[in-house]
Amino acid sequence: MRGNLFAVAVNLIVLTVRSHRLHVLLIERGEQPFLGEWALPGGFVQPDEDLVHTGTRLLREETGDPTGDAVVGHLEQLGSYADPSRDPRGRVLSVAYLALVPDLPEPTPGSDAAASAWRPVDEVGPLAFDHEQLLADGVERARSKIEYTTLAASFCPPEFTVTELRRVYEAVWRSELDPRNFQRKVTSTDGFLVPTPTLVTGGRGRPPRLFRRGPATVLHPPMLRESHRVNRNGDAPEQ
Amino acid sequence: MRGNLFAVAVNLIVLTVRSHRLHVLLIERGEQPFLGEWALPGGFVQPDEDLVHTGTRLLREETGDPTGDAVVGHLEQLGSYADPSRDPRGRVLSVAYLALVPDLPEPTPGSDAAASAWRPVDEVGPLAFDHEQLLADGVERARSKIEYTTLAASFCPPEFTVTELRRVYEAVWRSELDPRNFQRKVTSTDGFLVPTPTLVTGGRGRPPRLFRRGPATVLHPPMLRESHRVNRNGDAPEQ
DNA sequence: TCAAAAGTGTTTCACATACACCCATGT
DNA sequence: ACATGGGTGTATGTGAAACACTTTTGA
Repeated sequence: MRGNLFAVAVNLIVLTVRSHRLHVLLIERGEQPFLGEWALPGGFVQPDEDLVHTGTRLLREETGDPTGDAVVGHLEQLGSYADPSRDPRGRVLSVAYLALVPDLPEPTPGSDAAASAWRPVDEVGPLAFDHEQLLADGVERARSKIEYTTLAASFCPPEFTVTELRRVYEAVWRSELDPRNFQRKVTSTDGFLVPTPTLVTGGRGRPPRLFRRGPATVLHPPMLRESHRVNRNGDAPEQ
Repeated sequence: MRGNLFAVAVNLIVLTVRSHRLHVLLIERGEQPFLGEWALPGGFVQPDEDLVHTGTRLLREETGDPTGDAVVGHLEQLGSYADPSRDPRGRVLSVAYLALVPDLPEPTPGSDAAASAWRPVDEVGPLAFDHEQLLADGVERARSKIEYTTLAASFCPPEFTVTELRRVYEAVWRSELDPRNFQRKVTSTDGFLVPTPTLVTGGRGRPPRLFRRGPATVLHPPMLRESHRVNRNGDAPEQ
């Protein structure tokens, strides 16, 4: 068997929405290399562990939720990164996993972390390794996937209002959506939202209804970030 | 550094369209394990090689195009597979790359292959390792990406007709598209197709115009596989 | 002259946008 | 009463679907 050997790590891009802004879970490294610097949480794949198993194990560790019951969110593989110079210790391939979770309590640092915290994705400074690239790719994946899937609900608690769901879209896309058209769009898409009998009182205006996630996973037609009329095709229009 | 070590391979899902059907490039293994069985082409990542470099190197080797000039197609990372039992030799992580290429001449087998051939994707039998899974994931990625990108043109030669492009969509999606609406759609999307002065004579009807790829990479709005009216949301509609 | 394939015009319908308007609550 | 946010109704525009029709070639 030719080829040299790699250590294989899994890194998590754990995204959530807190106070109307998209946040990512970061740790302060407690070991070399990059000791004291901020990084994405992660760890090595153990013997007899599959990648997705490593991902869920790390997600439970870093969110401080050993049973996994509280994290009802979404976990998917994002991609692998193996630039020969990405880790000073040697050849390390990192498989990035993207996690979308509801707003959780403050995280408890994992074993190799000095501290951990939620940080707004547009205020993240330099990160260890190539983790800025991983984070950028993860945010981009999240932004595009909520267009044509129902994954935005993964950022919400089990029961939520239409406005809470709209705040998720607005936070991830950093854009404003018309509340009235959004309401009609999500409530008229079969299988997206299941109404509950509960109305939330205590707020200022008319009490909103609570919804649960429905069985639908894709959105046809997709949710649109903005008008179709802008030319997103990049360069000079032809003819 | 905890965690055990992996061999890291890159496997290619090379797709093309031949005689109106989607084909994949397969090799007959010339080494153990799985000697004599069909598999996806691949090879190990060499020292100081990045993943995408391994992918392009292998693509040139397997297509018999050492300069890479003929393969003007598309190469992107699909995902990584690392089930502990996927390779009897031990712990091997495979990074799958998806390649979309124009119809090429018959391939020349790479170093570790006894033979290689283009096979229709819906007539592929059992494959070595977990390569059936890789192939299914690659075909699914190709099917969805040509909806909202201009990547279908990667299956075409540098100059092609609108009908040739439509045959690509029909082969990948195994569906029929209205030639007249397709024509208007692709020619009116800014930056997708650039007309050339050339008309192709020799066919039976009115000579079609040749086009080249334009600078556009995304399709807004997307190409639709079939009518919007069918409910693709899966399960029982709510409320 | 006819068949065949390329390409255009037109009607209809789905749905996004924009926004007027009503509903139900806290203060 | 009134402000505030939830939710519905409706006019307008864009683009997909369906298909009649014209154009341009080979046989």
